[in-house]
Amino acid sequence: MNKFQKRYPGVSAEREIQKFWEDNKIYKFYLNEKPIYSVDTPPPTVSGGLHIGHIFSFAQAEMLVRFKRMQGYNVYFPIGFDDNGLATERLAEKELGIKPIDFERYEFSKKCTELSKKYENKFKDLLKSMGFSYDFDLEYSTISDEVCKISQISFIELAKKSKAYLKESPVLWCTLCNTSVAQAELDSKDTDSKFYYIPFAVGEKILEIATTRPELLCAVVCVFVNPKDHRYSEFVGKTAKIPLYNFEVPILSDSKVDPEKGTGAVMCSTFGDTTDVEWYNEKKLACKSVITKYGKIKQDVLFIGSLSIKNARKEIVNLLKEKKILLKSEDITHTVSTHERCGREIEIINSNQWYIDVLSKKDELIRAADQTEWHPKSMKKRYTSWVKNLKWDWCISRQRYSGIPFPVWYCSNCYEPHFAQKDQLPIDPMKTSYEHNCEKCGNNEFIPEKSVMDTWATSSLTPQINLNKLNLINNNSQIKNIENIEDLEKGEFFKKIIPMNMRTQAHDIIRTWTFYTIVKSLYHLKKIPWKKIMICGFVLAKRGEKISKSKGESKFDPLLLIENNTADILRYWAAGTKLGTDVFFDINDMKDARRFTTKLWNCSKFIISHLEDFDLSSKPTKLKPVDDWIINKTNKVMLEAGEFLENFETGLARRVIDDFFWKDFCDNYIEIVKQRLYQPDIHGEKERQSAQYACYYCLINILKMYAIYVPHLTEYIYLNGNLNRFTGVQSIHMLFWEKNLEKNINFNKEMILFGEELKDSIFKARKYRSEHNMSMKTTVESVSIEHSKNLENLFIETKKDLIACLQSKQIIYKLK
RNA sequence: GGGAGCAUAGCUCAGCUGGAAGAGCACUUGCCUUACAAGCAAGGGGUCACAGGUUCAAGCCCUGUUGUUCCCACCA
Repeated sequence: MNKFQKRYPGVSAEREIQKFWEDNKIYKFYLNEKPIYSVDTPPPTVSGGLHIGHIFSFAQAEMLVRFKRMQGYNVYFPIGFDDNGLATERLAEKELGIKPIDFERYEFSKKCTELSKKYENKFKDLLKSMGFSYDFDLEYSTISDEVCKISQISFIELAKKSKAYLKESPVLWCTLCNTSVAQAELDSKDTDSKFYYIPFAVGEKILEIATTRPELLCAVVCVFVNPKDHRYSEFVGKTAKIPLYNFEVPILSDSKVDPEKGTGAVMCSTFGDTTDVEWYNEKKLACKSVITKYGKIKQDVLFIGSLSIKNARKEIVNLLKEKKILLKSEDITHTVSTHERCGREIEIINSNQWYIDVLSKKDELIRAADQTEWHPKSMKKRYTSWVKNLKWDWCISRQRYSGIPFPVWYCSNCYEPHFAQKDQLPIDPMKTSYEHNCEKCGNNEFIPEKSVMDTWATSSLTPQINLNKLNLINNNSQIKNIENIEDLEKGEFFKKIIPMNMRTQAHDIIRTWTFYTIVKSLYHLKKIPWKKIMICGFVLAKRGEKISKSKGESKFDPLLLIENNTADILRYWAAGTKLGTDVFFDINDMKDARRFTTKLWNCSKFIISHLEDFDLSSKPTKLKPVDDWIINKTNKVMLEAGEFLENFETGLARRVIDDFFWKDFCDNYIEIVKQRLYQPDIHGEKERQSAQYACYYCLINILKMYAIYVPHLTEYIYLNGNLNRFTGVQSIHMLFWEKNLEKNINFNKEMILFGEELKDSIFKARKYRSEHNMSMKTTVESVSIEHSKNLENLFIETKKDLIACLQSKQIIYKLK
């Protein structure tokens, strides 16, 4: 046995332990072992570093995985990396100093992929430094060929079922990133703006309208008033003349107009906001596109051609002022939608995009939420209210570079889309040309689709990606060349891992990852792909501020935090809250965790030093009552903690364990049996062995319980203390909480009661000492102890222990 | 504006289906008791946001109010 150092070596011990796990493949997933517990984990976006928020939510999930593993499950716990999309492009632009415009798409994309590999290795190192027990052999990357293939198959299938469709229509657009975006990628920010009051001539009369976007006067297609607004009823059906531009537009009525807002008369342009889009669709209005995808006014527009939107607004306001048309302007603050990646205000422009139908399936998508168990329950509401409020189908095409290509070409004559053959996948239509004639017009020239897919269109397939991975690892040739998503279901693993036992993630990606996965899964599998979903909270730096969005905050750098504290301390801290609640990061909170690790180290050191001459065969048939009590209490705590863990409550479980470990075991039990362990000459050898057995039993189970929280420390103790000589098992992490899944541990209620009374009497004796400023060492003449009648025998048998623990010459028992 | 969560000791929080207010930190006092002074023992701190209601009994259930955080909407 190695000697236990005075202090736990911390970071160096963690590295040593991590190597031990890796060398011995402690967390390997075995294809053919039963029963499987499968976990759908979030592939982090490769856009720089992982932050403490990832660590926090990943750690909570990982603890539960460890719990399941220690219940005897063969846990499927993969890690993936989401290494395509805008985030990755930004990283490449920043780090490599390149611009996508200077490259062919696939060349730029290749550079992104190369760079993301470098970061993935960093990520992996960090995840390993945290002691996360992924089976790294199951790793996937969303840009890899195998995943690309699945994503393209999914797309083609949905397109053929008309669930995915191509449409020219208004779309949310980022003029900085030059791409369409989906509703889920919107942020909002409060902006100072102005309401401009402008007169529209209607015959001899004037209709006043108020607008924040006077630059869109040239794009006005009609004016709306509320049908119940009598001020304006005479105007309905007439036409209004647009100032400056002098063209006429019809005046219509619609109940969406709020008579209280502005003047109660609205100009509808294409497109100033989402209401314009709704009117455009409902009333079949004309479309006057004036904004380009680069955020400029089109060249041929009078007065403001080629100007940026902001400058165009200034120019129009100046013109209105010059010509004394502007009636007044009013300062207001309003909320505008922005692109979450860059903060630029979102425009709506008309363009050709691929969508996945979600709006027509709202009810089904909402009902689907009932097919899985939400932890915590309230998170389900977030999902359903998101679905309820959706206004746009899911736009999945992005006019970007790094991403999965659409396997589509368009006929250069009639623009009919033609899909790749399934055996061609994965394919990039910009590198491979379409070899057939147009089915519609016979033409043989084709234009490849240049857009790439929204990265969520791929990461929403993680259940299928995982299933595919397993099929490939299992080398099943029958399903190696999948042609449909259904083909994945033919493999033996479909029934084994789908629906997956749980999905884990933080709550910030409910509207994206959760939602999109459910969409895809309903279309492909016709059901939700997980039995349970566990949704963690987020780490916040200050009120309302997510750490992920604050750049360069080195105090939140997980690597430094590990270096300065140890991974176990971070992990222990991460298990400090109720599931789903956000925490503010405070470095002082590490102190608690550090205290704990020291305590566990010292306690184990003490116990193990008393087990040197112990082996399980020397366990006496009858244990002393105190030993019996602590064993029963250990069992009780394991049951209670296990129940919390079944509900994904790592924090509440830890609290129960902490309380037991610190109070019952260390402060009471060890103090009681100390002398029995040290001095068999006073207490007897059998009595010492009884204590040794209880100490062993509790220690091993305490280590087991804490193994999910502080896996390095517990393993280090286990190995250094040679505890495997009792268990015959290589690693603490290969032990089970219970002998097997069916056999529940149990505890004796009477022994628990005995323990409570015993603790109470010790407390009273200690209080006496404290009140009289007596040292614990000072021997007293006698201590009188009250106990219940039915516990009499247990107390009598415990007399020697109490004499030792309370430093009293004699103990006098009294009935309560 | 709609929805959800939270409101308990100075601070951070726990209190499961209602049955004599809890933990850690901080504070006070005492103790170098052969695992641990990064420790141990003991102690002082609370109208459980507010107002009603149900009940023999409410921190917990119901109604309302206030404050706070988050999600969503709000671009005329």
